[in-house]
Amino acid sequence: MRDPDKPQQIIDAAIRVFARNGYYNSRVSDIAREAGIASGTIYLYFKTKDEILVTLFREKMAEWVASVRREVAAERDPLAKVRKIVALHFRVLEENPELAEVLQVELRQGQKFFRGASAHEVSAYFGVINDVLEEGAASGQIRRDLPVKIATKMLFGAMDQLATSWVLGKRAYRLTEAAEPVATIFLQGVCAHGV
Amino acid sequence: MRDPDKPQQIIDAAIRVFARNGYYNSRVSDIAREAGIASGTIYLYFKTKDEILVTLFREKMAEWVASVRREVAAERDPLAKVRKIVALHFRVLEENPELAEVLQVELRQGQKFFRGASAHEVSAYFGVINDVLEEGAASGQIRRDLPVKIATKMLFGAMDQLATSWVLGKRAYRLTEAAEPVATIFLQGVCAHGV
DNA sequence: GTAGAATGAACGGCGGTTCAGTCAGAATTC
DNA sequence: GAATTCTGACTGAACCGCCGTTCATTCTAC
Repeated sequence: MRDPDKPQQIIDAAIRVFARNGYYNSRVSDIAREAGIASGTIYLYFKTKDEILVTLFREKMAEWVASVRREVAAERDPLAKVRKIVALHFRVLEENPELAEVLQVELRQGQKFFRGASAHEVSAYFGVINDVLEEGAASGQIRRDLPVKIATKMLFGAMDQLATSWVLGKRAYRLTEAAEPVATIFLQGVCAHGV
Repeated sequence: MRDPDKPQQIIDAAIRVFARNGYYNSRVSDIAREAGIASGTIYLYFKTKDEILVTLFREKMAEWVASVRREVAAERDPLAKVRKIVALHFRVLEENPELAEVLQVELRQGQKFFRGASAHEVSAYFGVINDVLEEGAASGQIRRDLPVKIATKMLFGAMDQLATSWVLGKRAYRLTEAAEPVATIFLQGVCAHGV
């Protein structure tokens, strides 16, 4: 009887509402209205408002990491893997502008989310990048003395900043067009020989 | 009569309180207690709680940008300028852990701050980086066909992510130790010839 | 007829903001 | 230079609007 994809509907509605108004400026009743249900119904599926945001983030990040893992596995060359990661990172955000808004702008706040709840999913993504770079260092294409942990954070940070600028700039251009230059600059930075 | 550096005391207290509890979990009365004054007094100097955060950010960013401009101007070589920027970025945060907490974690939230209020100060910082890179491209040390805007965001993003990881990781290591590798990887990425 | 899903009005407490009152020190008077 | 008045910075208890959450009631499917 209990609709099994009602939680999903609530999460999808929440993404749209949070993207429009921000988390703290969104009422639970706004999410309910957006989802076409009563506000009380939300509490049949989520214990608190916070839980909606945390669940949303976990779910989306898990999907994301899974698809990155899949695409990376399909590629042989470590350098091509890096290019894949960048391309996919930007593609996911470009294809989901509302999710992008929430991830880049709303989800950065405070203790609650970046620490604790979401730490696991984020570090899984870091792990993927880290592994690819180590693979490249092992094959000699990437400098063997590269500080991989630092380079991982740099690449993530670079992509993240491009994405944030794109969102804050009202998505006035195509994010995916930045993928190639970003990958090239980064690879040139970490590779043993020219790219 | 009216104490001219009371606003400053309030801001400094706010930094400590926000760093401990986060913006939304801090009461105005907490800031007042930290500053050793009554909560009502805050409203003699600031119209709203938001205004405290915005002012705090503006002021600190303006100081930061000014000091980066100064240090960069003292340097001749564009590549040395880049290294200076990275070193200073990390040094400022390392020397002001509470400010770092607020800037990296609390100030990322929502519409209110990154858009609007603070946009001007942030873009001034981007401008400094941008100018240095263009200078390097003009001198030929940096690839002349480098997409400077993108590279600017990449460098900022890379530094920012290193800083965020450092803050979230409870500042368990010395951030400034990352300055040299970060600068080197970036420079290698953007330079015309090896570094 | 009944279980249990859904509703939405009402509750409660939280916290930003206000403002009537206090008081230290400056100005004025004698 | 003491006494008195005045000023306005400061206080903090109280106010009040907001919104997350609850739960008595209604609806629906079987």
